[in-house]
Amino acid sequence: MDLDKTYQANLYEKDIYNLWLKNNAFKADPMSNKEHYSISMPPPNETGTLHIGHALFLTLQDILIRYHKLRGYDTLWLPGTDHAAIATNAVIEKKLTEQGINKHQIGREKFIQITKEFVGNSRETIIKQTKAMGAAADWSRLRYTLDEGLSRVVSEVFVKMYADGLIYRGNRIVNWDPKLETNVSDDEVLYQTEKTKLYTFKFGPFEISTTRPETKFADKYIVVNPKDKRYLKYKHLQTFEVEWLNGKTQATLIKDESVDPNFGTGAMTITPWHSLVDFELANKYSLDMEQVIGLDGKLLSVAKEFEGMDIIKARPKIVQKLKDKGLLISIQDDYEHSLATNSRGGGIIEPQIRLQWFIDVNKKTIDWKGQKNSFKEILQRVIREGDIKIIPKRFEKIYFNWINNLKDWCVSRQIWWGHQLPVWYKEDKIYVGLTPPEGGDWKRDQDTLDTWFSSSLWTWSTLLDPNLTTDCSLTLDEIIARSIDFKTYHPTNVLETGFDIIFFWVARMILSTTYVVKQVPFKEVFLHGLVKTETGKKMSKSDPDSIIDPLTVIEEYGADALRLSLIQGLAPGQDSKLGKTKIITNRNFCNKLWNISRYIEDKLDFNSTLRIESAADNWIIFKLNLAQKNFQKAIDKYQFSEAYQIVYHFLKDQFADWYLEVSKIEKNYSLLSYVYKQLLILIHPLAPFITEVLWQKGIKSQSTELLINQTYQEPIISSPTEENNFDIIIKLVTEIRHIKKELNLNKLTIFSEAPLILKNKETIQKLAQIKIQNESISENKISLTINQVSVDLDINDQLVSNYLLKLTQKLDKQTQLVESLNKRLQNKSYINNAPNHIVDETKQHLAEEVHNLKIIQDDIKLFSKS
RNA sequence: GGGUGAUUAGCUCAGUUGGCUAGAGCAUCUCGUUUACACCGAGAGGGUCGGGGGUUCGAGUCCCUCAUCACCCACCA
Repeated sequence: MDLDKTYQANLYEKDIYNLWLKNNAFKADPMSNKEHYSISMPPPNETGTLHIGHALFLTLQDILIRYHKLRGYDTLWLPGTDHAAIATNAVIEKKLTEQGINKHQIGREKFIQITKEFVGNSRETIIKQTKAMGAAADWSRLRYTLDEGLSRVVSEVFVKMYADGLIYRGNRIVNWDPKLETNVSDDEVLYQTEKTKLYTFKFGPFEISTTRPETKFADKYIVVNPKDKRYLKYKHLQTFEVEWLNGKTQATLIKDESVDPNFGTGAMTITPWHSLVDFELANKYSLDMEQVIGLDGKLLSVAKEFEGMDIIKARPKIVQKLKDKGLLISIQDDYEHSLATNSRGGGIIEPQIRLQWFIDVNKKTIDWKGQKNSFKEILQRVIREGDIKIIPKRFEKIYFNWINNLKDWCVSRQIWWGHQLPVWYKEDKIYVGLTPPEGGDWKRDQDTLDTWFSSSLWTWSTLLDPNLTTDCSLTLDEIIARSIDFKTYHPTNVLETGFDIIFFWVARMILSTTYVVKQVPFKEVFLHGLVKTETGKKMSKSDPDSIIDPLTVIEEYGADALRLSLIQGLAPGQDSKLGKTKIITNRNFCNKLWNISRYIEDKLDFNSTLRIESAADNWIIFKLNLAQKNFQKAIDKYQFSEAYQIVYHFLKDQFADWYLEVSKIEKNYSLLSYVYKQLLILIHPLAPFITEVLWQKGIKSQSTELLINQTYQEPIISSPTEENNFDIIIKLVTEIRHIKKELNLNKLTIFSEAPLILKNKETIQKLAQIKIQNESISENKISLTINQVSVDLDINDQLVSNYLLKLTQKLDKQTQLVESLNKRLQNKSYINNAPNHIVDETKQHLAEEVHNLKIIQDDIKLFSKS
């Protein structure tokens, strides 16, 4: 096959991926008799480019898919992209703004057209990049959240929820983003601490503090704690005449426990229209609510001369007015508070009361395992009852905590990009359905759905047959019942994703899926952490140097090196670090495999009968079986890092360092070829490209199959005695190398009559770089015994004293060890309490160490004499 | 305010029912060009497992407590 001296990944990876595609290697087969294994790929935003987070989830899921293929499963890894409503909308609006265009100037239709064009180009990019990672995804089943079929399902579910009374329309306070002109869910709000001014004003007989004077125009309720002694003289609902921003006004006192008497003066005024807490308080006492700030972030007519002014600009002027009126008491400068922002590229959140659509999470009307439950209850039950297992387990606690605080989910958004609500209005009538009722002028709701509403259907809506979902004569239940992929692959086996979207996505998928299809969406959830820089910093767009671009790494070092680096040291749910040194180490690992192949290439032999002859043969077969077994155990438990370590040590420490070296003496090429072949299969899930390259170049000539389509074979049995013999040889050779190094010897002769040594004479001579004779030739000798096999090392006079010193040091250590073991065995509580096998092990261990001690003592005696 | 995680060799981390003298990789030091590999091989040094206390025959592992760092949730007049 004639390989280059080093592995150049970029010369091969594209061709290998195309080879897999050409052979339909990723394609799932629901008709297969094999067991089925499926994963839904978390759909990346189609506007994005591949970042290191994608690279991580692609690697982990690809390992699981390829591993299960090797285990003999029919696998489905279903890929897709997400329309990412708000995020995409924000990107387009930003682009328009750069061109000096406001979206209202071009209108909804044109806006959507522009978005579609942009998204169309962008989608190709992310798919191409996904392929560069080696993803064994079934591209024939590629889905997109705005596909016709998926969109229909989204509407169907909305209609169904409405019919079941689980979706309602109501006036509630929502998180309004004036920049993107939409409301967003609680989970999308990001709080950032900032320092601001805290103003204290006189309000009738009270002093009240605020960070937002601009919201205060309509304030006419003062709230205090009923236990607050300062205000005992006033009664609940007592009214006061108050001089305020717009002159004299009537204010009412409310006494409520929710006020903290220790904060400031213990008195505050409320602004129900623009604060969640105030809104709830106002609801409790049926208080008036008045809007002060418009949806555009500008003051309304209640602000009189400030009407139309931007709130931030108006603030100092309003403070000045209050000061002029003699109402300003103090200003505290560095008051710390949290500022709510829209995490999806939007602006500063302004709470507003709006008529919106909500999903009721508390209504107990949903059938689940024969009981009527609320969404909240089902979300809790599936975890508690073990239908879904979250790995690592500690996230279950976080999940439950989130559910306990869950409020009704606001699903309507005012952006244009997304699934429009299937809601129609005519005069004061509302109709919810896929198409408007016959007759009359029904107008469709202009709002779109929260992007997570469609994502929450992902595991099953993507498995519905597109030919059925676009057939209007079928009901949703009929489509579900007739879709073969759905029957075969749902529930999916595992959801692998980042812990940061456990609420957005994981919980909501459980919510929608249990409700519509009466199944859990997945049986297990594996959560990974964040990939951070080498120094443990978050990679962020604002600091371009901190970002590791997976595509650059792939180009320079190969996708395999990147994949290995991402799983090395990875622990479930834990952040991991990635840097250049790690990537280079793993590139070197690939190169090691490459060079093993270079050595083996002209020795490959799959025609001769497989024979296990030497001690080394038995040993390598034993180690191979062990590595395979432990590798499978590790992957089954999602211990990716552990799995890599097993492969790493088998390849380097066992196969390359020992077996390959031995094979230069004892030529058993059929077994060498067998082990090499199994080695490629073993490594393949972790490093698919290089292993397939080598398979194609080396092993393909003997078979027509692709490596990706192999399955694990039954292990070959090896002899434990022979395997143990090679362990003795390893220990012996290592010890001789050590002594040679310690004594600075270039040449060394040893003599031994042990059959094991004589039988493996050539091998040991080569490995330890020594000469072996079977007759004693010298007076000065170091005796070495490993598991009852003894050899004598011939050394000259000058080295004796040198070695004696080393021996004395060794004696100290050995004596201590024997003493501590003795002490333990003399401890009666230990003998009585410890399990028998532990005590027996200790006894055996002691016997060995005593024997070793005696050898050292004998040596010292011998050298001291001479 | 509530919660979670981390703390083991210079660095990055394993150590999964408590049990052999606590392990890797990288880095460091020494030596080395032999049927693939210097993106290599051989050998070595380096740890009172964050501090304190407890349970136990036995603790890196379990419990309590403190400290530092990171993150999440809630509140914020």
